[in-house]
Amino acid sequence: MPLRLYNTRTRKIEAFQPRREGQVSIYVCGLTPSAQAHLGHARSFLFFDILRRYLAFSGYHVTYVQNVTDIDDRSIAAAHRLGVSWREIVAGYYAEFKRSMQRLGVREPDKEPYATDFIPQIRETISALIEREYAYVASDGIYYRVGKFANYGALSNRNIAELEAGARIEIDEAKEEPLDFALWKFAKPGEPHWPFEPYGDGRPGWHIECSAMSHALLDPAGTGFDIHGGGADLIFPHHENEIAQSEPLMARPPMADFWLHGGLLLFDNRKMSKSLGNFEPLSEVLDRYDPQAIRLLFLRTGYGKVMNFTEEAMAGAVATLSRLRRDYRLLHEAAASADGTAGGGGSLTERVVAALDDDMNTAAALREVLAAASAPAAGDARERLRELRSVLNLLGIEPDDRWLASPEELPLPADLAGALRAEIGEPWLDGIDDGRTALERVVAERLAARADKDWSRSDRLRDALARCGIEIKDGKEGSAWSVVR
RNA sequence: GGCGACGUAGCCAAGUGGUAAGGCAGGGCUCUGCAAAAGCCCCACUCGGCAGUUCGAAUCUGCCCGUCGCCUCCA
Repeated sequence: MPLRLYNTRTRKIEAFQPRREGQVSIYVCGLTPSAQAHLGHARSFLFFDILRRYLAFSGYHVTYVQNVTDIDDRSIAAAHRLGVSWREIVAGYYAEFKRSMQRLGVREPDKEPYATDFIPQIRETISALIEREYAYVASDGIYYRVGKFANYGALSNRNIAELEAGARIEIDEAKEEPLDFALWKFAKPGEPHWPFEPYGDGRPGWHIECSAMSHALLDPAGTGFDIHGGGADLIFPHHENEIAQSEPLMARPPMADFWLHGGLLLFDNRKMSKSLGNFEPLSEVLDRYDPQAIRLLFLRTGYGKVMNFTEEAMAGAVATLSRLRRDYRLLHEAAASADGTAGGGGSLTERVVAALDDDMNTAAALREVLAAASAPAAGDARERLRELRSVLNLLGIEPDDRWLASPEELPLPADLAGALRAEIGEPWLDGIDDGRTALERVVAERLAARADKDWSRSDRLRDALARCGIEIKDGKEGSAWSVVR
């Protein structure tokens, strides 16, 4: 059963077939780092990360390009506002984004082209469009002549008349038609600019960089590439415009066979976006929640569906993750003591593959993984572990040291001794700076209190420990403590 | 106004013709000084509403209602 994907271009689920045997070329619209990335970005890139992993797992050699639109009105405006250069703005936000992606386990793109590194190719593309009358020079820039491209609207399923009826487009006198969009904006005083003879210095408009860079990096022959992706909010106008810019210059359209779009993430039932400002920066969400839990959260919903983020749902994902870790650790322990009878295995992988073949149904795949991880010991533990690890890897979940550590072996919270001193404030903690020593001292104090049946003191100490990130479990033989993950 | 998606328990969500997965929250029990953790059990006679197709529908069709998105910068 081959991989089947929903193709925005045809509005159908189709069997995926790459153009070149064994190779897949993907272009995904990346970030415009003119503001902090938010959780919605994470959802989108997390999906393409899993798609990539799955294609590679299926034996394809994948070339994954994800651009950086490093020049746009917003970063210029932000630079003016903050009195720094636009390059600093972009570099800062992009570095933060990259760190977040790394924390989420999203693999680096094979190529990460910056728009401003492709100014020559952008100029070339614009010149070619002007030559063929798909573009014209106006007083404040160079525009794309939408009316000239017969297929305009095909991707997003709309027609020019409807779009004009929308009438939310500002009338710009410089343009021939309201739908025409800028390919090149002539520089105003104080704005960054690049030369473009004979038309005038300026900067690229949004959209053109993707046409120029996908052509340069994935499709020099002008015959198209395999997959073009991005968030659903890019379908119109961004991807529609990319097609309009690229296809008239191609030897053989379409620009890309498959157009894949990730569903938007809502927050408080509203779109999470820069302009609404109802988002928390991704980096802060990652501070609050385990990145692997966030990955699980997104895995549970179909990639193309609108999804609403809630703290409650997030708590559910956190619980799922800790159960998965425990199951994994138990399986790991069983595998270590197994005497190594050969096991068949393979069926979990088959079920996961079947799920992903069905338009990347990660929810079904995850369901299989969780069921297999928690299944009562059946078959060879080592084989099961090996398979579980492989399938987790496919979903981008990499068991690390913390997965194997029992809760007592996890690293202690930073400055635990100080925190405990502040919480408890009793003299016997004075001078103890080592977290572990302090912790053991508190546990011993509490045990003494319990022996005296001084329950209120015992509970007070337990609460203090809890506030410092240490959980106490009283058992038959003493009290065990564990670090709250 | 146009185009599109979605509407399944308090929350998230799977299921797309054969009689409602799972998780979280909640409740009960075991354990405990009390907890926590863990384990067991319970928790949608029903899938926004109304018609229709069918032996049979959450799943197909039509209409209606609602929410959200795109149509302007956006993953």
